[in-house]
Amino acid sequence: MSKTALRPPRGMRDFYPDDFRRRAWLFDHFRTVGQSFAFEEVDAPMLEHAELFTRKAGEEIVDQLYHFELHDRHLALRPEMTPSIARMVIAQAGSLRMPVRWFTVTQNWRYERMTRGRKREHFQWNMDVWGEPSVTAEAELIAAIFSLLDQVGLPRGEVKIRINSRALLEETLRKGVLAQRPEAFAPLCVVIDKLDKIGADAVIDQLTDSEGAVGLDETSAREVVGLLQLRDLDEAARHAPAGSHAFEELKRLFSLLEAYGVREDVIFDASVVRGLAYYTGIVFEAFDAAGTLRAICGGGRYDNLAQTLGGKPIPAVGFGFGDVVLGELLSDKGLWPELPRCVDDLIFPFGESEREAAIQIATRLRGQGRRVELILDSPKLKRAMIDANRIGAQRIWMLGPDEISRGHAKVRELATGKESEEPINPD
RNA sequence: GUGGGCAUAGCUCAGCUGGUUAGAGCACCGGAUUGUGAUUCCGGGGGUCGGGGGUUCAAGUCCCCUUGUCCACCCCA
Repeated sequence: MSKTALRPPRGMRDFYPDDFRRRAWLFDHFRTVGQSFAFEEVDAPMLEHAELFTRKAGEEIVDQLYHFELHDRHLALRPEMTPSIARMVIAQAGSLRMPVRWFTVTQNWRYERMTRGRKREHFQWNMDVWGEPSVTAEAELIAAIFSLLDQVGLPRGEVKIRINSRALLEETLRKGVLAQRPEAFAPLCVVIDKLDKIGADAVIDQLTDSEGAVGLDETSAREVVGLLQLRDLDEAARHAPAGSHAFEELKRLFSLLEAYGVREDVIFDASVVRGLAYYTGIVFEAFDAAGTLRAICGGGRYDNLAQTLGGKPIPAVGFGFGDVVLGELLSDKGLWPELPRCVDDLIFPFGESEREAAIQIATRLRGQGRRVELILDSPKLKRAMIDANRIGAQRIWMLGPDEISRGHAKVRELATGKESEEPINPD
C-alpha cells in the first residue's frame, strides 16, 4: 500500500469520534431549524446523470465535477443540491401542494483548488421553497438562517446577510447602459461578482474589454460600478425605472425581515450578485462580520430553473449552507460546545465467571433505553474506573464473586461516589 | 496555474552558524502491596527527522528533485 493511499484524497475528510460528534451536533441544528419552519426533509442520489449539472451551468463546471462514464452512462457526484431538488419537484409537480418547502442535509463534491473554508467535499444544508413567487418565501428562508445561527450560539451581530436583487439591477441597466443589448446582462453579472476580489479598476477593464461579452464604453462601465457601490435602498431606487417591481419587492422583503426581528443584521448591498447563472431575483449571502472568511451561506431566487431543465415554470427560491465555513467561524470564536460521549452505565465483571450476569444486566439496561458499555476485556478495577470517568458514565456496575453469590451488583454513582446494591435479576 | 512558508514521537513543538546515542510538554501504557476515579511520585513503549538524490570526514541542519500541508494571488461558489 502506498503512503498516499493511506490518506484521504485531497480535500476529503475523515471524521473521528470527536469530529463526528461536532458534525452530528451541527446536523441536528440544521434539522431542528428545518423542522421548526415546517420544512420536510428529502434526499436524492449523490450520483446523478452528469447532464443534470452540465446543462444548467454550462461547460466550465464540467471541469469541477467528479464524474465518470460507466456502461455508457455519464455520471457525476452532485456538486450542489438544487438541480436534484428541481428534478424531484418537476417529476411530481402535478400532485405537489405548492408551495413546497423542503430541506436537505447532504454531502456535495466539487473538484477545485482548496483554500480556507473550501474543500472538495463538504456537507450542505439546503432549504428551498417551490411555487411561491412572492418574497414572503425569501423572508422565511433568511429568518431560518438566523435561527440556525442563534442555535449554534453565534451572538447576533457576528454574522450579517447582504441582500440584493438581480432583477433590480437588470431593470436599471436596461433603462440605461444595456438598453440596446439586454443579452449582456448575464456576463455582466459574472464580471461584477468579482468586484470585492479584483477591485473596481479591474472590473472596469473587463467591462470595457472590446473582446469581452459585455463591451461597454468606459463612461457606462463607471456608471455600472458606481451603481454597485450603493448601500442605500432608496438611492438605488432612484436609478431604477419608475414603479420598479423589483424595488417594491426588495422594500417588502426588508419590512418582512423587520417583523422577523432580524432587520438589524441584514444589509442592502448592490454589489451582491452571486456566481450561479440561474439566479433571477433576490440574491443574498451571509458573511462573518469581521469579513475574514468566505461566505457562510448563500442563496437566491431562481424562477427559471424548472423550465430550463425541461419542466413547467415554477418559481423557486433557496439557499445552501455549508458546514466548513461555519465550522471555521465557530472555531475562531471558540464556540464549539463540549460534546462528551454519552454513556450511562459501565458494566464491569471482575472475571469471566461474572460475565454472564454482566451481560444480563447490560441487556436489561439497554432495553430500558440506557446507553451501556460492557467491559469486554479484563482490566483492573482502577482501569475501569478511569475509563468510566473519561467517558462520562453516570454509574459503574461492579460484579465479583461476592456480588454474584448475593444476587446483587454493586453500583457506584460516579459523580457522588455513593455506592448501592442493585439486584442482578429484579422481578 | 503562480509565488511563498512549513514538514522532527499519537498531538503541539524545541533542536543556535552541519559535530557524540535526536529532546520537552501533553497523550498513551505500567507501578506506588488485597476490588475504587483526582493530584502527586516513579518507570516504560514509541521517531526510516515526509520521500528520493547530492555535497561533506560528518546532514534533522546545506543543495536539488518530489509528495503533503498552509497562506497569498488566480479562478470560482
